[in-house]
Amino acid sequence: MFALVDCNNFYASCERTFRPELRLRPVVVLSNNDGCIIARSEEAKALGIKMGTPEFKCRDLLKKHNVSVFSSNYSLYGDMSSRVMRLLGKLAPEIEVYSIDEAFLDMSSFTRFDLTDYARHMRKTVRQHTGIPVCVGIAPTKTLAKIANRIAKKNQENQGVCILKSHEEIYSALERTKVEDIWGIGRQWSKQLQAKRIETAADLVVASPAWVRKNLHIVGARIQSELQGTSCLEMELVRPAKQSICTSRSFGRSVSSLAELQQAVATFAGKCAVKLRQENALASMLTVFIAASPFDESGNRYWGTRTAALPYPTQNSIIILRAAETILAGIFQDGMVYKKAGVIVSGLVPRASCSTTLSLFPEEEPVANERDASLMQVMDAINQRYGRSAVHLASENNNSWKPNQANLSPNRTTSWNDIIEVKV
DNA sequence: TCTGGGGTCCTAGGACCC
DNA sequence: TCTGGGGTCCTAGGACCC
Repeated sequence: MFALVDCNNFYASCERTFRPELRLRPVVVLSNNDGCIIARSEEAKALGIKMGTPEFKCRDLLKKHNVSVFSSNYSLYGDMSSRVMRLLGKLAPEIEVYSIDEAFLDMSSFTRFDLTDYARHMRKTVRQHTGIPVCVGIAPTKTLAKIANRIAKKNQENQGVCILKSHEEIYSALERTKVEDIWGIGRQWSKQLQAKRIETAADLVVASPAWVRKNLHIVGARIQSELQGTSCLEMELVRPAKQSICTSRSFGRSVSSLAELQQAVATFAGKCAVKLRQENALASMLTVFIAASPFDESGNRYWGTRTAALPYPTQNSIIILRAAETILAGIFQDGMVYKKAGVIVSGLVPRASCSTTLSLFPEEEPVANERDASLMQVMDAINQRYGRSAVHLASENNNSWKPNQANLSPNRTTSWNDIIEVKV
């Protein structure tokens, strides 16, 4: 048996934890740049505010109902997440942290327990220690556990818990689940399935396996098996090494000059290098992209992207920033209005392996590389202690292109300065 | 005026090898 | 004009997840 524990309205719940007066009040959290609504409390959902709606389109509604609006605060959510996960890790022998707000637990050894009681105990524990409400779904496969969790969330009478064990329980859950609500079935596949009159999970279970294999490929075939009760997806106990790392942002305002884009791209490249070092990986390729607004009606849309090989696999900020600047110069077009840029490092190899391919042109590998590595270490250590970008390369700059964050909450769990309230 | 960010996996097709 | 069988690697594009 697998349990899926999922935090309710996670970002909104994080914000509410430190603002208890907002309990039972409508709360929404916006995406980066204060663009779209990406989390809603139950009360906000009840007002008809849809997931992903641009904030400017429902501003009146938000105001009318006095909804509390927050900019997203990923330091806070990341820290709250690790607290929840640490607790869950103690409540079951094995845990797979699946996303920032959900985890699978291995429940196979709980044969002597009343699963409903135990699930309630987990909910209570997490709530008590972190303030975050969660729901628990338990079933014989991960896909069914997802369905169980969904039922636990949707129906008040379940009190946040749903166990699917018997054939009857499972079948009735499948009948109540539309194909588009199955984990792994997105919009395109839903359309395809509905065209074949496969409308519920129960329909998919009895659909022709050959048809499923042909049209939904191996991934769809696995989903079908999982719904039938045959587990195909194992617990992943260690997070697999990353294959790519991306840092991208929409700009707070339009940017046209190369100089400003350079600052933004250098900053994103610097963040990628920091993430690389945290991941203990070296990058062998670098991609830079710059984009106009996709909503630009003037026909002036532009999407420039280019990937280049780095001289040798590296996690050195200096080399990565330099390479990013060169790529940017190659895709920059004068006279465009840019709204977004990003940097991706890929072709990652573990730093420890040391079997990195040497450059064909060894003069590109100066002795300075070793020295730079210690420099990076020192920079990371200083920033760890004195706050992000306490020291940074001169080309990194955080000004003109910065995203909007009008309603950012304090970092009450990760920053001393934000805990101490100074009254003037 | 204003529309997120960060990932993975799979397949098909092309290029190459012996 | 006809032209085998068995592979690998890479990339682009499309699907999905949170």
